[in-house]
Amino acid sequence: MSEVPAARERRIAHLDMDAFYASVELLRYPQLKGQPVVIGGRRRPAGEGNALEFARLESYQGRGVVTTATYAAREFGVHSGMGLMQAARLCSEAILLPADFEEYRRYSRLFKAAIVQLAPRVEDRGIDEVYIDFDAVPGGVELGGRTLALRIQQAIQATTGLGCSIGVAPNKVLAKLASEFDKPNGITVIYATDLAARVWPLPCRKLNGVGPKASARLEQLGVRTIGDLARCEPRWLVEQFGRHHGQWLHEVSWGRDERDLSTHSEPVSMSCETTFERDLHAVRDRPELSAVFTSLCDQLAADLTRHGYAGRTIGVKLRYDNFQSVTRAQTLAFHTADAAVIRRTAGLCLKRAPLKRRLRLLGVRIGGLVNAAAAQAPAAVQSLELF
DNA sequence: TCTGGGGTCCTAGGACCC
DNA sequence: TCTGGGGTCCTAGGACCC
Repeated sequence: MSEVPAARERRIAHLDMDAFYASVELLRYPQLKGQPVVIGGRRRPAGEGNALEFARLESYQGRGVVTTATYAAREFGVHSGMGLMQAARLCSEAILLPADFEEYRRYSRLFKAAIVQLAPRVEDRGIDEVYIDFDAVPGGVELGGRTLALRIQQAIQATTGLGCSIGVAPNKVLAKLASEFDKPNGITVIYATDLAARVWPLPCRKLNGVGPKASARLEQLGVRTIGDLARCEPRWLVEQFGRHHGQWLHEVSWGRDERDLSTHSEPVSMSCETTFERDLHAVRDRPELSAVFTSLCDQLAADLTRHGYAGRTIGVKLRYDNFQSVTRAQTLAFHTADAAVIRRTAGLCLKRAPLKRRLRLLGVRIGGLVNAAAAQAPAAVQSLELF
């Protein structure tokens, strides 16, 4: 047995499904394997078009974005978040499939169930990602976690037919980086001592929490890599990015992240929003807008009820034709999941927003969620307010 | 021919209370 | 007439993530 400097290190894994949505579609349509496939756009209404024929990306007209692309499509420069029109220019022969979130959620439950069989302490990070506590598994730290990672990978392949990549590290931020080192189907094990060799050369943008804005600002300041960041004076980072963010940037550049896994969470807010096929005007398109608004409120109320929540801060979100967004919100004295109450309150919010420009998006949001059972009946609270 | 939909968290300012 | 802090709640906007 060689010396094990990492014996006291935590062993946290980050698991990321490989091209998740696209891979689920390939299970359904194996004949598309190896071809450039792009998932995105609106769902084709039933009965429209030939169900036996795949739509070509080049024939797409509309405002959608790429949700995922197969590795074959990525080779053309297509990536998620890109407008479908732009993707069509890069790879016109790609097949376009509408997203089927119900199916993706089904596979999400399947692969997570397979993980929990082997490692019970898991943090959910969305439909295709989790953190896993390897310390909570007997023998989980063997070979730094490689043995368990391989077993998990094999179990997911066996139960779903899907591939994933896993990074194992002393903490979440490093594990998240490591899971990307060897995609697809990779396992990467790193220790704190690998920081300089494997982490410092990476661009700051790779850090989970450094987005386009922060990365551009860092670049402008001459800070390109995580190693550059580690050389910065913490005081200077705080001056540039504020106390919280500045300190955090310093910590993560030195591979430090003490956060524990969060194995249970309750939702804070829920929302429904939609981008119109064409921009709508508050006055000229009033009937259409009003119908969409009501249906968004109905959907939101249904979502709340289905999940057993009620909320008290109701708000609207508007995006104008120039892509600027505003929000307006109002907090009620009681919690509600009632479509009519939501519609009325959201309507008051809408009246406070500028409505001269045409709208490309309208959304309704509810926050301050509590379990519906804990929510007081609005009638009782309202009558109390009378006194 | 731009740029989806669902979220979380942070900040900053103002109201209001002690 | 002027002058304190501290704490909490609310709103609006923005960065970021999947």
